[in-house]
Amino acid sequence: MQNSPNRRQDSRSDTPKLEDVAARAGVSTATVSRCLNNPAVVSEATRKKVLAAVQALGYAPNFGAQALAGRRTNTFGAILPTMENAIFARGLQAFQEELQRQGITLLVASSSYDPELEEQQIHSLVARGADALLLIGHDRPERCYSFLKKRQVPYVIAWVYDDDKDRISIGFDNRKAMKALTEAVLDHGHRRLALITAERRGNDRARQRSQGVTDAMVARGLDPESLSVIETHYSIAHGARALEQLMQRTPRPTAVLCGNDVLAAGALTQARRMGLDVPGDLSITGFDDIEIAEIVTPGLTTVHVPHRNMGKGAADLLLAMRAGEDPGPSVELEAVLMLRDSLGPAPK
Amino acid sequence: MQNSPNRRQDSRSDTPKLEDVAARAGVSTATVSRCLNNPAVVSEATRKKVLAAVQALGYAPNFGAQALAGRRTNTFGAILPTMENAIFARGLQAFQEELQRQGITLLVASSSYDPELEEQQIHSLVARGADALLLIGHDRPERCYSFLKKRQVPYVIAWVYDDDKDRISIGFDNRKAMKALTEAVLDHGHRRLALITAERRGNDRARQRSQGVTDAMVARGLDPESLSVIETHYSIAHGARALEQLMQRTPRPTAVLCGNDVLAAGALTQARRMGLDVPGDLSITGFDDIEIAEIVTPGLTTVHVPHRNMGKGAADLLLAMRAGEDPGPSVELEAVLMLRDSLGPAPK
DNA sequence: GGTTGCGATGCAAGCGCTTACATTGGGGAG
DNA sequence: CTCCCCAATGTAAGCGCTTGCATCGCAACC
Repeated sequence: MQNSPNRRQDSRSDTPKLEDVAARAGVSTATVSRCLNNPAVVSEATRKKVLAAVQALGYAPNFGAQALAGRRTNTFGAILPTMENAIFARGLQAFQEELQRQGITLLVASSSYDPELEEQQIHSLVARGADALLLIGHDRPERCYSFLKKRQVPYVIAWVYDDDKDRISIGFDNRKAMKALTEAVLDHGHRRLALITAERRGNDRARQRSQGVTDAMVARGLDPESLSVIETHYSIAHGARALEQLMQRTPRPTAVLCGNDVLAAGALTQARRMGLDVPGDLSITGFDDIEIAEIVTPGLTTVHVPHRNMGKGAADLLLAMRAGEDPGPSVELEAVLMLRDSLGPAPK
Repeated sequence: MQNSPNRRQDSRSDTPKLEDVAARAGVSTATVSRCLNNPAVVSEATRKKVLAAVQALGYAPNFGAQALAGRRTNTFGAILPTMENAIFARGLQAFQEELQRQGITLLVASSSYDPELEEQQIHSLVARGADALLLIGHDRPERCYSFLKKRQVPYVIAWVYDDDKDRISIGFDNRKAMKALTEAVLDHGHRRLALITAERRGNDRARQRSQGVTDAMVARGLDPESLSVIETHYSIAHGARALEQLMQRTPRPTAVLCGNDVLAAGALTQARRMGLDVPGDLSITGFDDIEIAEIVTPGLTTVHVPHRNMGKGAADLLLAMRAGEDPGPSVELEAVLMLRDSLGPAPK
């Protein structure tokens, strides 16, 4: 119906280009480009002229052109299982801050704990030119790794630590940490334990935490078969429902270990709703030590995870890899026990 | 030390290009391009050949090249004040889902409620080629709007509704909603009210909600000066601290209105900590109706905000604008009162 | 049988940048 | 005073895709 169709259209858009800057500064486009990307090789005087012109024109490089010509986007990608709760928020924030410091933009995608979706996101981020990728955990089809290798996109696996894999990872030992927490629970005299875990399929962190629990039980001579387990989604509501179910089983557990703080918060709420005293009647523990763990009543005994260090460390590794440097071996960080009031002695 | 330097390097990278697909399918690159972007104009037979070649080669278009040649990135941007809590999460999710359906990728940035940072993010997203932008609230320097206009980047303002602005917005009337909530509180017999609000500078939603409270008071013949106000950051911890301070003032309020659910959750926790009975001794209300509002004990009386409809609606508006169509006028959605147990009759 | 019209395709010109390579001009060494 | 070297700059060839325009057949029509 109208004259011309869509798009930022008509004549030359108002956006200045490198050429305009060059003309105004009386130099070639090459010099302007260098001045912006590698100032060291340009003389002081020229640099000043150019920067003035950039200012005056309000020039900003065209992303597409830059990506095309430079074969690099200065964009890193991160694929998280979820953004619905704060589990990955702090780590991601630190990752982001470090990248920003290096002039790199972060592209975030969330896979909703769905392996297929995650694979799709990997492709999508690579297609959008991500120079490097942050991935959570090892569990994904081998073809994802070969794809990244073929495309020569560096990546790092975070939130876990494994030196036995040939992929480089940065994180902590989920199994060991959960074992330590479980031992603390056992030290309080608890013998009837329960575990509320996230779905373990496709989630190596959940699996390892779960194994940590049985490790501790075995180490103390308890039958791991006696562990009452519920596998559910990560959410407050699911945590609550899980606790409700657990408390209907016989024998009733005296301590409920949760795969993360969100589940624990739900369990705690539900316990209160059921008139149970925590930790008098029942002890509850979490994992992650996110903000909510301090806020709830009683304070949640949990495992403090090195969120920020993982984020920053992952950024550093990826930057090194992109630069073609040797990133060194995988990095193990400490996860430390946070003892708060939700864990108490086993009831008589 | 090594041979060649960095980058996805050496010889031709393994990534197939349009040309390769064209060669394999025995057609020109133009045809392949059309086949991918505008299948309708290509014959059935050719399309099949081309798609087969695409499959076989695992071809994916190069983002930079596409952006450069097409002058469009199929990327929309969203700048939120925060991602630390769930306030915007549901709306963003809906926005994202709708865009994905249209083959558009979402770029998210968070401004931490900092106007300067927000301005920077606007520039950054535009520089990265965002075809359109989702912004929260009206409060920002005029130059942001003129910049977007000059660059011809369509945008929509969400989480608020104003038909008096010439910018198009989609949301609800914050002032009216808060007025209604306050009236409900007054209906319960409360006369000594307090308000915990987010910083109102640069945050029109907070300002309007605050005005809604005084509107209601004035309408009922109360002196708005009697409203006890604390302005603080959005966080559970700050909400708790604010309540603590409020309860030290004289006269003590019998009802505390919070600018959002996060503050309210903090206030609720603190009240419990101080041994106050909610709603027996004190009523507390929130705003937003995020998940936490249902979970806390007692359930939080709050205002349910049309998160998902705002997100989806914003996506539709932006898509229309990008296509050069008339998006129509601003959209007003309903925000409805959610009465739960945290609001009770005023103590005698 | 010669036109005409139109759907399907090919041709080739960019899109705005980066960078290998060529060029230039001084300063220092001989 | 030359010559050489190197720092500073310019030249121009793409990067991989989209799209306006030209071309080509072929069916329908006179």
